[in-house]
Amino acid sequence: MNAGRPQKKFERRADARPDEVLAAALDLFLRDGFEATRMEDIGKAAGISKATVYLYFPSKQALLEGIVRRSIAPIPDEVGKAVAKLQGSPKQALRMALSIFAKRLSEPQNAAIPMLILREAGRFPEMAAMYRHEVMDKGLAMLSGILRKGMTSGDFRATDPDLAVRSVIGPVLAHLLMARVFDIGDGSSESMQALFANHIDLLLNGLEA
Amino acid sequence: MNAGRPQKKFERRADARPDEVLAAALDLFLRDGFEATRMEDIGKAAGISKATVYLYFPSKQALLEGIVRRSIAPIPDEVGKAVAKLQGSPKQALRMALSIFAKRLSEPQNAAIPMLILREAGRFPEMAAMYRHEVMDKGLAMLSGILRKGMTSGDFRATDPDLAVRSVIGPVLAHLLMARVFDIGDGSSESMQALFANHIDLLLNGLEA
Amino acid sequence: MNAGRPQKKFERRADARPDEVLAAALDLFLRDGFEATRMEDIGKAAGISKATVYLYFPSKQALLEGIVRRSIAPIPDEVGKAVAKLQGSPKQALRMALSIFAKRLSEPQNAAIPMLILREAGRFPEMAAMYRHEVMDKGLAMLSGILRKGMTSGDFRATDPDLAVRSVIGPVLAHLLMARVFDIGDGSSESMQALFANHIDLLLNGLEA
Amino acid sequence: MNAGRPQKKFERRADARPDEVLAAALDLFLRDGFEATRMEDIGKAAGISKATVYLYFPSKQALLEGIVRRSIAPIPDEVGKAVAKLQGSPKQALRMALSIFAKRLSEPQNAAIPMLILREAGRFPEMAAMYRHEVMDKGLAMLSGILRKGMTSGDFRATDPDLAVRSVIGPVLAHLLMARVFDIGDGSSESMQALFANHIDLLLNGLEA
DNA sequence: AATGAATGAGCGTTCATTCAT
DNA sequence: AATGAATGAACGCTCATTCAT
Repeated sequence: MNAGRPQKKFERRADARPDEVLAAALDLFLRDGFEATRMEDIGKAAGISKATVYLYFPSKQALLEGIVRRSIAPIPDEVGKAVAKLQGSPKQALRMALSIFAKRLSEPQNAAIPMLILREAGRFPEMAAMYRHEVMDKGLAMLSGILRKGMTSGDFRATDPDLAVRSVIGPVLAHLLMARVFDIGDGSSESMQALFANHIDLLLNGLEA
Repeated sequence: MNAGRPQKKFERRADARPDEVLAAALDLFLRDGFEATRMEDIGKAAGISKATVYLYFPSKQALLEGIVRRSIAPIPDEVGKAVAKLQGSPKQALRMALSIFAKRLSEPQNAAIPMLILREAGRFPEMAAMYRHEVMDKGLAMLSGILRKGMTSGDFRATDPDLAVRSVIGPVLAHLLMARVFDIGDGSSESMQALFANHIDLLLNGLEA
Repeated sequence: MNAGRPQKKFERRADARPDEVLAAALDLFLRDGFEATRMEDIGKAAGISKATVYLYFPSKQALLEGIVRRSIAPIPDEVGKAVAKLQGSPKQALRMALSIFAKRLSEPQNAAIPMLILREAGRFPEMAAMYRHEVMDKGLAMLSGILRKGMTSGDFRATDPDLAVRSVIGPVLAHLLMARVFDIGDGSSESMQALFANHIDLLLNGLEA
Repeated sequence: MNAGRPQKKFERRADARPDEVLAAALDLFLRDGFEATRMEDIGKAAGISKATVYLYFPSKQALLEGIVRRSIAPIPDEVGKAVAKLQGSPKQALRMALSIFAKRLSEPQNAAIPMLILREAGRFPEMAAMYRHEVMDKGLAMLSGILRKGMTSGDFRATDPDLAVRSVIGPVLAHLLMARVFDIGDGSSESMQALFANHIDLLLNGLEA
């Protein structure tokens, strides 16, 4: 029976499974936290049974690692491209880099992994280290590179570039966390635009009259 | 060994207990996360039994609330009073407020708590709300008040003060997160001092040459 | 010994399990009381683990409800049908109804449940209400219906039928309680038969010579 | 200081304590059951601390035993007096004995101990045995004695007197349990009067027309 | 005599993980 | 490949009981 080509419509290919499972797990980890997410729910969200999850991932921790690993893979390329694109004056470069950073983080699906890392870093230090190595270090190096170049060229005042990056990304971070964690202000893209404009103005020109 | 230390089964030290318990709880919450910390371990770390913890705190959540209320909640008031006593220019007020915040947050014990809240806010909304109410709202109001006053007085340029506060606290936040989550730079008090000096200079005078 | 019985760690017998669990739970509830019975012991008595019990029943209370619903609740209906089928005189109907009740309640398993309810009713009012609704109300309505019909037809003397039902069921109840609680007489089926014969004779003909 | 005779007004004499504790315990055992009653609550209800309860009773079980023992002590005398009083015809004697039984049990404080025994007999068999020996056996002997005498004298028809006692006390029992456990009818003294009248009429004259 | 403080032993329930099919 | 069934190990919390004063 059922000898002919089976209708693929309702059949999921095994190849796509791991990704679907990871996506489901990410969703739930973010909503409920790692501890509070049950394997059963992950399975259900992925349309399979709890036991089947174990066919693809040997443990709950492996799911978390898989999520981070998968999300990290494309990052180096992305950062490389971003750097390549930044060819204008240091000021323009800074503006553009910050804009990409802000836009990227204001989209929930992109903010998801960093939020997760933030939450679970204490319990999974290797994971945090991996993320730091592949994402943070590269991104920070790019930003401090821009700053350094600007200082050399005389566009920027001389300061410690490694400290100054905190002044570059900090306000964006603060905006996001205030919105997402404490519900202060809103996390909308418009709101982020306004923050961005205000921030870059202050960053470049200072607060003092 | 252990000759001179009599092993009393019951030791009555009711007065000192609550603080010891909170300290132990904070330690463990930070290391393992709130969910993963067991009441038994908290007791053990405080030198008492699990049941004794319940003599002083009615639930695990109450421990977290106690930690926040005792260590962090007083800070905004403290800063407010210091600023009021100063009676200086808005610039001096801003510098002082930020300086106290930075100093307080560079004490590992205090820095740890916002990290904890950040991590657990998603799963304990009431606690996030409490923190927002007791800490964020007060602190932000004070800072934006200083900014507003400075703008009125002409000391500061005119910007949206509610957005500008993100530029005030953001770099400190970034410094903290980078150090604590990703081990980038160190979270020491000296490091925070350096960040503070750099940040306030940029904040007031801007990056542009 | 134990040579022929392979000790499987996992044994799948999902179909038979719920009944076995209920039987085990009833046993233990009766011996130790509801509160004092631990889920672990119920599992052990049913040959499964404590966690497996929760596969079939969501809580300890659910076990008790399951016991009542499965064993006792059907009895009034059963009696009602038997009486309806009989189509005899009120006297015959009364005799039959009481006979079925007595027979059912002389089965130790069934006798045990009302005892249990009696014990735990105070602490689980919903369960007492359920029992009242599903068992008492139906049974009493049926009996008083028979009495009423008999009075109308002239077979029985005129009395308050709602009070008279106490005279119908009371002696059976007393017999049960005396046997089960105080070990006075025995709770055997024969003993119940004798009580039944004696009771129905007195009930119909009175004690007076 | 306080050298003169201390004001006794607010001082409880140690002699009265055990009784007060037992009374408090009985109250709570009845309301909540033995298991669910906490030693702390017993203490509080008796106006002392939990630890002080242990000065008078070595364990929770001892409280239960104390309650039963204390309530049993006066019973033999009481039964003796009741028997002495019953001097009329067997019918009169039966009516009087049953009336005493019904009146006594319809007062909550008198029904309390039997209710408690009913509930906890399974877990404290010696207690049940003691109660049976001191109360049930004596009371039942008295009733069956009356029945026997009546049969000998020709006032009553010949039946098994040990079974007939169930027909004597059963309806009263049923009335009480229905009211107290299942809230069917009310447990008032008037209601019991009505039941008593109905019952004794049926018992003597039978249901049949 | 009285009690505040302390604890050991549980208990109901949950869940990541593993079997057996 | 997939899953229903099963379980061991926890965990938060409670409480009868015991110390130390």
